[in-house]
Amino acid sequence: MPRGRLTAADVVRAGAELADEIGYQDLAMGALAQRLGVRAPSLYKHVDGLDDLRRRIAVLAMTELGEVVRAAIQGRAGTDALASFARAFGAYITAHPGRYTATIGAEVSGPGDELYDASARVLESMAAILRGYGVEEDEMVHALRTLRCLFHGYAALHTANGFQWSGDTDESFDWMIGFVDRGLRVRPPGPEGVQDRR
Amino acid sequence: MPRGRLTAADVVRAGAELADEIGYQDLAMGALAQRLGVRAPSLYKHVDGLDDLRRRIAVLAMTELGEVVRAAIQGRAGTDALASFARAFGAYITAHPGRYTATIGAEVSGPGDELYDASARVLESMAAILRGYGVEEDEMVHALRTLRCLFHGYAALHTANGFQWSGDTDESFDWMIGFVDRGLRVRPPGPEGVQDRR
DNA sequence: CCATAAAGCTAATCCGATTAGCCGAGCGCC
DNA sequence: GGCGCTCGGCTAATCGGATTAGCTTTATGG
Repeated sequence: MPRGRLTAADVVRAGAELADEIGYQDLAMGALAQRLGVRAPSLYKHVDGLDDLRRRIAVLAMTELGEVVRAAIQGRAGTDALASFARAFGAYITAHPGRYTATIGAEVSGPGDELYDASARVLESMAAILRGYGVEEDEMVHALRTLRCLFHGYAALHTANGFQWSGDTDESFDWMIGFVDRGLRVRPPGPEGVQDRR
Repeated sequence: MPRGRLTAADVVRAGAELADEIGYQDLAMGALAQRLGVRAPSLYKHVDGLDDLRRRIAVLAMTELGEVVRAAIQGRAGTDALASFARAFGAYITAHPGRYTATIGAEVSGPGDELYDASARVLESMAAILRGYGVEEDEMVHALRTLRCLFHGYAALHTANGFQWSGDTDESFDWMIGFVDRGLRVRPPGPEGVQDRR
């Protein structure tokens, strides 16, 4: 029954593109409206203000990221899956720094929340990788969080240019992945007492 | 030659406290002025606007963090140093979420930049730890960045409440540290070819 | 004591987000 | 084949916070 031109999805997509181009910090209703050939107030017919727009961009980003990494690990396992995941992840944040930045500060409530669910899908891919390494269920949560910290930290530092990771960044990224790979492949044998208290 | 009451340091300190209390997002000139018993425009005599204030808070945070972790690893080495560092780091970001958030988005240029230098001091502590593990110089950069990603990611997710890490967060944190510790203690023997290309 | 520069203040400006309320266009239905 | 309804856009206005301009006060140091 609608009629017109823009849809909420259009606005969010354009917002994401704009954020990627000019930087998340400078994302503004006015600029977005202009890009869409519309006046700022009109956007409020589609999104519920700037905060809502930001959150929707975060959801979009996390959703896209989830799809990308899911595809990347398809049919792979172990080292192969991890490397492929990492490559896909790195490529995404490099191609879409604005989008990813949107996810960094976003508040996440709990199940049912779109952003939570989208994040959960990404985590599910990570979990699949870890299962492939034979990580026990009781360690899964911890290993998952460790991976998350690593990738999120990388993304955050990378998108914020957080330490002229220019040039040899990729090399460090690969080293990092190699480090995790080794760590995960060493332990499966069994929970032998490698000291671990506090 | 000066005269009065406030100093730039006072303003920054109060801003940091305010950010810790009400959240970095809500840090505003007006609110800060009020807390200092002064009108908003007066703050401009001490800091060069909101962006400058934010950056100074980031510098303060990174500086404090540097001191805290340096103290934590004093006289320790290996696993002990890593654990102590981690504990100090975790305690700092928990006690000062606003401050740390300020560092997350801040732009870092290069040597000479206060924030860069403060970050470098934190990294130096990390490097000291890694040296204690016998990490080779040619891997140092990569190992350093890996640690940085891990801790930064942890901090970012933690301060943003990025996945109800309520309760058992500490346990995961310890697991993460244990994982790194194992990884670092395994390799020193020599760069045997554990696959590492691309 | 007086000249001065720093530190505050008030009033004013700017800008971007947001709200209020009006308007034209397609569409379902009679 | 026209009528009213709803949607999407628009203009004008409001709001709020940051920032600027320019005045005032005060302590200090000569």
